[in-house]
Amino acid sequence: MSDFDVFLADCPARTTLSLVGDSWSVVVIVGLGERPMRYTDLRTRIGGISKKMLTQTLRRLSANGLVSRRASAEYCLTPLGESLLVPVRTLARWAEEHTEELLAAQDGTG
Amino acid sequence: MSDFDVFLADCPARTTLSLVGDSWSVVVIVGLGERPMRYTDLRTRIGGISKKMLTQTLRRLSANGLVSRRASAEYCLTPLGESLLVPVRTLARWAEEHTEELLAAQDGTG
DNA sequence: CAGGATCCTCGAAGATACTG
DNA sequence: CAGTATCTTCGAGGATCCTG
Repeated sequence: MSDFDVFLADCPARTTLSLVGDSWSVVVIVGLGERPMRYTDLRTRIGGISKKMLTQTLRRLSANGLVSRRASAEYCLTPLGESLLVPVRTLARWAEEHTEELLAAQDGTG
Repeated sequence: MSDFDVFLADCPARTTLSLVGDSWSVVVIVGLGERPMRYTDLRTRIGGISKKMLTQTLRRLSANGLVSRRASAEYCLTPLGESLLVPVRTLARWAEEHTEELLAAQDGTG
């Protein structure tokens, strides 16, 4: 038994992860990790996200205490949200560093 | 400009992330991170994944050089896959540590 | 045992139009 | 500007049956 049973079968962590697993959640969190932003700024900054999806994602993140809304519809990360930024950035860095390897694997052994 | 533009708009990293963003990919990687496993073992270990999804996920991960298949359908992580294990475990740990906070936020401010 | 093929459902997500 | 509401499409993914 490893200590990563946390991920397998029916466990709260897997449920929790489904929150972040959402692609849009990740970009929103990274976006707001850069700086607090207003709705439209965020939407422009992210690019390719519909109003519906942005609203929806922000609501879900708010409902889970990761994002909070300030005056004039400016959104920012909560302390909890900022703590999430750490692992998410780790993942981002990995993606950045290994994109070429993935591409190489794709046309090679893929 | 932060260095996390990597995540925003149309960038390779976001594409790369979509590979891992998949919920099943994460659990498969964590599962194989524990130890190499055969198809059925892995399926039992994960729990709640259909044969279709497991096959599909394993193929995609293989096609991207994250997983390799050995004799008798035993699957294991490649070095690239193992490198991904690092950020994924960071995320797993976060999920583990903050599940209660998320739940608290849900029935409180949610 | 380890899949492949097929059918079907259900929800994610875009498009569009409207509102305070 | 910052959403809300509705309609619709599209594909992820489960169920089931078949195969080497």
